[in-house]
Amino acid sequence: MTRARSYAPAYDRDAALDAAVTLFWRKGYHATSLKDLEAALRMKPGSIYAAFKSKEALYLSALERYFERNRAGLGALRTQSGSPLGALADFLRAFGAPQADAPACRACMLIKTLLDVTEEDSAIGARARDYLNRMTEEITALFAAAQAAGEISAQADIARLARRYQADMTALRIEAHRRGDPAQLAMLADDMARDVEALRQVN
Amino acid sequence: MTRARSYAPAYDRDAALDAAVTLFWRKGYHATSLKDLEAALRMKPGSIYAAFKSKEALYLSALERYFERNRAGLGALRTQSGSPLGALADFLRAFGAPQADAPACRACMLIKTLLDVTEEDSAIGARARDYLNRMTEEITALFAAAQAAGEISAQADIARLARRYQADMTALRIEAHRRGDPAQLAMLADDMARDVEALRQVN
DNA sequence: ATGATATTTGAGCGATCACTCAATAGGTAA
DNA sequence: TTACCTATTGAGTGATCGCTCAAATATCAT
Repeated sequence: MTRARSYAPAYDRDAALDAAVTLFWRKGYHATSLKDLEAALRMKPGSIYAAFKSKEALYLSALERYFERNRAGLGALRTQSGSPLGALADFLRAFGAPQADAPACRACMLIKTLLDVTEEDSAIGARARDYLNRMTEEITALFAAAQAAGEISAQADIARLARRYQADMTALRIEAHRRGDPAQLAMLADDMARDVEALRQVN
Repeated sequence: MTRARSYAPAYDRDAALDAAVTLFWRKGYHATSLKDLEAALRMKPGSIYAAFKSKEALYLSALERYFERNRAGLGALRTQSGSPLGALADFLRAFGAPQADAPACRACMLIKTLLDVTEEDSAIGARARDYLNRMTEEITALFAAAQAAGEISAQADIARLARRYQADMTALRIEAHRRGDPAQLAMLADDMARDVEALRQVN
């Protein structure tokens, strides 16, 4: 009789993957070396390959974790707020506020991946595109909720609004990465948020 | 008596730099190897280093060329059109239209650089930020022209409008890089262009 | 304890990295 | 032509790349 997993790995796969997300997010795929990963995950090369198979596979796992985390964050907007439209606007403003985290991690990792990847890393590029599409769907669902709540017109093209919203978010996070005047960043976020709120129809 | 440049280099420095722009734009700094550059510039490593000093210096030269080209393109909008505001709107729509060039070269190279670069390549990152700031100024000048022409309110905050415009352009070009439905891209560009045109004040 | 099995280690693999320099080729001036 | 100067070459530098695997170590059942 065979038995599954009687010997648990010593490393903390979850923590290691989190460390990989942080490192890859900050440095990007090509600029991150195995040496960097060994230090960040505190694992020797053999262990890394036993646990994650390859650098590319590890990146894909990290990207998946990043995506799931972001999707959950966006999904939370739908439940925690009575006003989906207000939640969308607030979400934008949050990215315009100064944050403590590393500045290199302000831009969306999916976008960074999309721009960093070449034809040779087509698997990574395809996955990033897929995740971005799923983010678009998530945002569309939020606009649909706003529509169902009567906040925006029943005739509104929610998919179109979602694409515009996602574009705004993309640009805003890149601006945050650019690190100019924080006040100007907040103003930009506010401009975008106001555009969202302007969709609210009078009852 | 000394004499400058009696022996002209055989290679075409201008053409080589153009090739470097194309290659770096497409693949990014870290993913581009000297081997790639040798093939693209059709120069041996020794010649590359004699002409451009180092890979980093070559990248900076390529980035400068890219920036000057884009700045000139934006500057041309100011002269060739009677309506600066209309030119800005059309410029957005142009990036939403399907183009023949390589899809990896749709996103702005300055933005790709900003996101690709790490702390170790701080010189490149600083230069990219500088060029982006100068692009902001260029766009601000266009809104100032629109204001001078009476197209937009004299009370409008042109710097703020410029930052929003630049954010839209950034996101639009990344969307073009993402390569979804061309029709949806055109719609996004149109949404952004309409926002610009909506600034037009009635006389 | 002991043996069996799973996990971790890290030296080291071939390949490729950015880069150098002595040698060669090619043009100019006398 | 000859002497001189510069541009070009490309094999080769040490370092680092992603990655492997035999050996050492840790954890189980008995």
